[in-house]
Amino acid sequence: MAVHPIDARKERILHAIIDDYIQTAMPVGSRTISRKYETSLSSATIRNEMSDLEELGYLAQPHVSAGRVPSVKAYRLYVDDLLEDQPPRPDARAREFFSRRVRQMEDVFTTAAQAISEFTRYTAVVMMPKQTELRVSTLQLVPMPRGAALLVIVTDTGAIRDTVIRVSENLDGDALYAISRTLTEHLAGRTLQEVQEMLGAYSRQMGGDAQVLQGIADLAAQMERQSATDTLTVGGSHNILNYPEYSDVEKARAFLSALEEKEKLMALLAENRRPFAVRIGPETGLPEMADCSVVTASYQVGVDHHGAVGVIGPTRMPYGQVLSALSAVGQVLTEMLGE
Amino acid sequence: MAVHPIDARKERILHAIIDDYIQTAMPVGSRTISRKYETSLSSATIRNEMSDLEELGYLAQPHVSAGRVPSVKAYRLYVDDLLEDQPPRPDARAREFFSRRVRQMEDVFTTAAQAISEFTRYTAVVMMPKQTELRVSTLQLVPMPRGAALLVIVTDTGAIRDTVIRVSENLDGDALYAISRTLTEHLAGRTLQEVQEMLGAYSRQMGGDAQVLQGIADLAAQMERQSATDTLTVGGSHNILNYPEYSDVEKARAFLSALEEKEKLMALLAENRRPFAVRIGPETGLPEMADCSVVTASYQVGVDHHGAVGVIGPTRMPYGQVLSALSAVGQVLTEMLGE
DNA sequence: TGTTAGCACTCTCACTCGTTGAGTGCTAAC
DNA sequence: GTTAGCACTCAACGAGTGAGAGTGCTAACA
Repeated sequence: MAVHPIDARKERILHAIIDDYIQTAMPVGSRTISRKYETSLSSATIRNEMSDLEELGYLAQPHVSAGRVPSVKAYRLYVDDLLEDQPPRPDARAREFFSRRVRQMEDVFTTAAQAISEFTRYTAVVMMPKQTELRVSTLQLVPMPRGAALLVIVTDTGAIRDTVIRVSENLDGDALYAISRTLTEHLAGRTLQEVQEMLGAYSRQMGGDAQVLQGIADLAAQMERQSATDTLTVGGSHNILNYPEYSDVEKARAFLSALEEKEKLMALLAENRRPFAVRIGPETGLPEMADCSVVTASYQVGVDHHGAVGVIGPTRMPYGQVLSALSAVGQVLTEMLGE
Repeated sequence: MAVHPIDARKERILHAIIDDYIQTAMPVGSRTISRKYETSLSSATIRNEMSDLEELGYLAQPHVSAGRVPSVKAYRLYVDDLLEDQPPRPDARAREFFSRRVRQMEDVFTTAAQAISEFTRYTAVVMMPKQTELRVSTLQLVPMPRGAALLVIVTDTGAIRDTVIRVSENLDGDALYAISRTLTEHLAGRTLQEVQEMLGAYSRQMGGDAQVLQGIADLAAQMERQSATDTLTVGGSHNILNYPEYSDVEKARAFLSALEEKEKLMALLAENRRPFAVRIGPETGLPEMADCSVVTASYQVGVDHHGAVGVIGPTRMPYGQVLSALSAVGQVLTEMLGE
């Protein structure tokens, strides 16, 4: 019997199996379904359907006398269903979470990672998109005690970076401001790249002393390095210990080590511009993540930049909840970074 | 036979047992000692000595036919020996570690935590001492695109904090600087506390607009909160998974949860002003840490402030190495924060 | 034709029970 | 004081066993 189509009842049963497995992490038996979900059908009937579903590749048996476990294909179906009617509801809780403590650009991302990992109880990742062609908007020296000054660079996108440099002790606030003005005049509108080049060439003309100029060059270089690559923040990494899939320490360690390899993770988050993406087990492409799922949502920054927030956890995962948590946090991020 | 004194040979043997146990995490048998450490003595002799040491409370047997395991008392002896001749050698590696990436105050501490956890392969904690009576040194508004400004507060100790606030769009750099000057004039030398109070009272006189003043008040309040309490940075928390003591996931999770309770940890680090301290198992006073040791070193900040760096791991720990790593990082911290 | 009851079968899990090996304590001899 | 030898103990390992969960298949029923 060539059972190609999967009818409504099969789908209901499959759904029930997945739901139960997500809850319990144990292979699901026909009896369980007949009792808890499809009370009008006997276990024998369910068995027949399960057998079909297995043949179709939606279920697998760890061993012959165990219940069934959903396959990647089953999760795929389940998730695709879910993605169709994903309500983009903004969440007050997410917004409230941020209101507490966000000081600087970087804080936004760590806070986001914390929020997601707290809401979902999984490991959260937040990607901050790279920004090319950052242009200097303002450059200012703020006096500090004992012959130091804080050099602040603000870019047109509102990114801020600062560093402490040494300056001659007899420069007071006004003098530093005068220097700041000159510097801003010369350098505003330039890319970080250009700033570095110019500092080599014209250093004398601008009247700054060598230490200041060196400080600017260093900071510009650093900013460029940091902004030219995507950066990744991970939160709640040891949440996995909560899940029986990782009750083996070796596995947990492997997982945690994999998290350290930010480049690979980044690739996972970056390759996606759709609002939501779910990569299940082998679909991640990373052997270390073979029994994990990676759920990501992208958020917008400005007009054409996309970042991503995501959750990494066992394939058995309440995808619906995770998706809405990600969506909520993503929206807050877009709002916060939009300004 | 009242065997009260512990002679040189007993001490050598005890040392050997501890060393071996630190390496292997397995109960040490008499044969092992006789072969690897005291080759001139037979296992039977060692057995006799071990039996004495057990009676003296230095050794314990998990069960009758297992080898011996050092007791807390043994570690205590071992560590006290170690502490006597601790060479305070500064370590080039530690300094080099910092040279890479330290931008701001906070970075110093996370870097320190990373350095320690990388050197020792244990969980590292770094305490940053609270600073009371911070006084404002400079207060400056740096123009940003689109009606925003970066408010920077610098204190007399060189702590820097900033926040983005909204300002009227028609204030240019010079106008902002003028405001900054006035503000600095009024507020320099005041404590953060006073700044908050003054902003309530005199707000009109200073000619700033309400948003600016509110921003300052908020930031001052935040700075005060942050600096008035000790803060703790934890690094390498999942290093414990490397040790067989924590091959049980439940234990590992308990440990990681305990790390979240920063107040309790802080108490451990704070109560010590001596250059080094080792608290072994129950000595920590925390039931969650009953089979951990906490090794701490204090470092100096300025004239009279003390911070602490520390390592938390299983009682079986290469104390010597840990102490010198801590000492090295502590010294670098003192240097860096001394400026 | 779809559903169900019944039954034989399979496989894991938990438990028991020898066996093995590491390690001790004690005694007697050197 | 040191050592060899021996009896003893106990955890760890493996094999064997029974219970329980779950399946597939067949036959009967609506």
